Amino acid sequence: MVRAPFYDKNGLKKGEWSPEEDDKLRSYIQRFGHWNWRLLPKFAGLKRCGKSCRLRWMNYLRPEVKHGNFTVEEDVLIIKLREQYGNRWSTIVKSLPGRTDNEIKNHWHTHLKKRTKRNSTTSDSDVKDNSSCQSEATQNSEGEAERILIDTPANMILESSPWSPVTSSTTELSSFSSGSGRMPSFNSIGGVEDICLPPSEMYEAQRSGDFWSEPFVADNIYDYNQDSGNSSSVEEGGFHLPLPFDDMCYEDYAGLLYDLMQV
DNA sequence: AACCGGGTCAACCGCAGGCGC
DNA sequence: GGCGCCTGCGGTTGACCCGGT
Repeated sequence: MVRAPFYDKNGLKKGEWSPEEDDKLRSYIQRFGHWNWRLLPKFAGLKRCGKSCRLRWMNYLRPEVKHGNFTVEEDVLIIKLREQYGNRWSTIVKSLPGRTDNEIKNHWHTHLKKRTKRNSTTSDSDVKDNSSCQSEATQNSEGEAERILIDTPANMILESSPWSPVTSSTTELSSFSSGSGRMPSFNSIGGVEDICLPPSEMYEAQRSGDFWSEPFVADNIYDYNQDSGNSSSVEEGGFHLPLPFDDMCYEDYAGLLYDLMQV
């Protein structure tokens, strides 16, 4: 699904990233940070342009990046925020920690755009039958998002929703990777590589529900490193669904979600 | 089984803004 | 103010996937 790897006229590699390249980039950034994207590939031993490295890191390798299906409340947020901000994905992504602008953009164009279009012409007939669990959850989530969307003012989602990522450490998230030169240097003392979950484990954690009950691990690690232990607790003002999403019947989940939005 | 076309998503490209000189 | 460099953003591309015929 990705461009096949090739070398351009300058000898720079383009296209799909290999696992070895990922390892190189990840370990370099975890060790030294991204102080200069243009020079980074040279020092990291990569035959890539800085732009490509940055994109790979931002959209895929960052420990806090979530991979996997969008949840109903994420869909709702995206739709509402897009109504509010238009195609300013970088603004929208601030309310969805762990997601990337690219991911949200793709999700919008492939799923939500046509949904909202259809929503304007048809009723909510496509969300009638949500009786089965899990496998249908992702299929129906967009329809459910639509239904919730209709009934819920944007400010309720943005400000009152207890699971809204807005309540979490959004700003710290962005500070982890933004701002060249301000990246903390990760050395062997409390080095991130000792604690930080690789993306595959993050994904597993997410699948098993741990991701949601212990969100933003890397984020807090960063806080810890930076603030000498004054890590901001994600529990404060936080909210945990009683069950991991994966274990819930979609109807139950959607019902719970809907109820919560009425609060 | 083979073909086709729409869907998906990682990666690319061009541009704009910020910043330092 | 002008220039160049760097970063980040948003639109687009292209290869693979998958269901339909």
